[in-house]
Amino acid sequence: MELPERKMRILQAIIRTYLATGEPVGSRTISKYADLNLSAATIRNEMSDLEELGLIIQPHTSAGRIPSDVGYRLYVDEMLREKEKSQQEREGVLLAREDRLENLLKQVVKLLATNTNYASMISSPVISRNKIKFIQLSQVDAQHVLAVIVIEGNLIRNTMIPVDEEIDAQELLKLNMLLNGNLAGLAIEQINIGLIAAIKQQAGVHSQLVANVIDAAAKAIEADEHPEIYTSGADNIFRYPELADQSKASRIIGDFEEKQVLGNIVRETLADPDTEGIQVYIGGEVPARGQGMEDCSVVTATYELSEGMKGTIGIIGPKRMDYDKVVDVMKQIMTQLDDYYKQ
Amino acid sequence: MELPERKMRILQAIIRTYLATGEPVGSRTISKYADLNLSAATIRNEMSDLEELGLIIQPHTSAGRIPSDVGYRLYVDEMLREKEKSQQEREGVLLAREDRLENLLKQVVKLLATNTNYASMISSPVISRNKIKFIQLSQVDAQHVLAVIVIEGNLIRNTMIPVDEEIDAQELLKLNMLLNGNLAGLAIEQINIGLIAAIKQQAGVHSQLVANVIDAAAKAIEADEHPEIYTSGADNIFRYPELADQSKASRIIGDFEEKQVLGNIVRETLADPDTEGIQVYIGGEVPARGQGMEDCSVVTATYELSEGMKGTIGIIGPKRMDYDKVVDVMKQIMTQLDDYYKQ
DNA sequence: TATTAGCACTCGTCTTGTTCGAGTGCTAAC
DNA sequence: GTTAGCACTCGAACAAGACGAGTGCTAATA
Repeated sequence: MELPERKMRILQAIIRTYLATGEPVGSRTISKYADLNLSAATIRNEMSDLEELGLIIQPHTSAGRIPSDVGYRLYVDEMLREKEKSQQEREGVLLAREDRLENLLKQVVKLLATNTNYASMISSPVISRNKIKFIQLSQVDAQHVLAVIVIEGNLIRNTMIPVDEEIDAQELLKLNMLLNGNLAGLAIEQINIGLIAAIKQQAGVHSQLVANVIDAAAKAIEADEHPEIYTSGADNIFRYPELADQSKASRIIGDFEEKQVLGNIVRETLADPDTEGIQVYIGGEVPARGQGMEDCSVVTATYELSEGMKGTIGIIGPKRMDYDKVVDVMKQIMTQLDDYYKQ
Repeated sequence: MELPERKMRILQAIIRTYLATGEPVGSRTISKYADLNLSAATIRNEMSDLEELGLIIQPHTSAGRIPSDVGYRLYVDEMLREKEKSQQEREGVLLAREDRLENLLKQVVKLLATNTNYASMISSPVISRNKIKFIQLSQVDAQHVLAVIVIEGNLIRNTMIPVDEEIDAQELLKLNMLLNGNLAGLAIEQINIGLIAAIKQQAGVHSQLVANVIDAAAKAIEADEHPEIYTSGADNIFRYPELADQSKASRIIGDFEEKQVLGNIVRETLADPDTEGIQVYIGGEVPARGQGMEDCSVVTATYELSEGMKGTIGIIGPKRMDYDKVVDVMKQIMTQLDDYYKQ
């Protein structure tokens, strides 16, 4: 949609004012905007047009206007286009080193929340390239064999497998060699029934154990399809009266804790192939069926911690969120995450 | 505090009614209680006494009475004493088998929340007896050795240790034997500097690697001092008008997500040595400095998943929570968790 | 002496009516 | 095309009054 210059500027003025105050804005308020120099009456006429175009809404007859979802959309797209051009890098948040991934993610999500004053989330990175790198069986005690599976990217999964009787050390060594020889370097899709049957046959008496290990490996890799999601600053929604009333807040908090909905958003963000940068979902656009998100906007971004380890960060706030600032903060965090292991 | 029979029954009637309605209860309401058979006027006199004793409070002159924290305390203690006697086991919730501890905990906390309609939490079990059971080093690739440490209770920790050059398979076998021979069966406190020095000496060129492994083992065990906390049903607080207003809800949600406060409660519960059963904190008694918990009651219980693996489950709700039901549900869950690995 | 009926009084809640003002659309003048 | 002026709309805020649940006190009753 292309909008005449002046209408666009009036729309921007309306939205900016509304972002700041959260109250419907009237024609007189806009007419005071220095760089427009138009009377309230003129503004009124333009506003009337903008309403007809579906960009702004009048909550009731004698109130000012508020932006519609479509209006926000136009505004946000324009802003992103501007940002693309300017490309200024602001120094701001700084990540401290963490030796555990979990703690890094928790740190990031907290930073997001405190810097933006919106509810924030981060998903643990999902491994898109999931080859098995290494398998190791060890006899832990008489009843248990420990299977350690290392996936490409040095992700480690363990499973305890119950066994009937202790396995001879020499046997175990053979099994380890068998498994590594046949499976190392393979992606999970490449492990077909024929291969499994062949390995089982070679394993002889221990075929059941081997089956269990392969099963565990498959499950381990699959588990990463459901990334962990960390959240922070859910209580920030109470800063915004339009979300703070009981029923809305309740649903948002519920969604936020349940993580089902957040999972959908993460999946959506990662699934979109051309998502290099930042994605903005406004109101009804949020990929969450029904529920409490239709009064929110969600801004997401994809980070790549290291080769093939992609995750999502997200901000959830009112539709009148400070998109400008949010996008800035997210870009900063993204850049830092992308460089995290390269330093 | 000992209370005359009749006063106690009136107090109980007041509290029960208030638990159900959440509104101040008047003398006439109580006089209709069949098993008391007293007129409103008599009740009024008794209520006046109860107020003087600090057990109930009048929010304003022409309102009914609501229980004070002390009143609740008396009521809860009495209820727990009753329960002790009757000891009836009700069948109810049933835990499904889960192969991953994390999923089990998530299942439990969700069950708690849906069965009680209060916000719930569960802490992962803390290992009190933390002996090393088994250590395994494996060469994963040229730059990395994987150390797997199994702690008593079959808890598994992994650490990737960077190395300068590949280690010969025979060498690695020797190191494994060295580590297991010296460390298996020891608790972390038993591993002193002398022992470490001795092992390092035997490790020869690989002394640095060995030092790293021991370090990782220590860290792994230590990490369990900060148990993971899972929550569910935070949105349930909106069911109770006395907690649902903006400022209170905001603080409670904040505390709930931050997990700092919940961690304190968990620590408090586990620290109390004579806590065999269930603990109830009412209002100001909640072990959380300041914050939003002073309008809540917290009921906690300690479970023991298997020998020495103790964790805490907790319910957070309004002071007028259905203590009776909550205690029942918690007892059921506790029993099932205690038996979980015995079946 | 313990209990109860009766009554005046209190005080928060709900309802209703009124005012106020921000904002609009329309018309006519510039 | 822009602007000033004006009548109109409608929610928010406020005040007054009715209502009623609940109390404390007193006097009568068992």
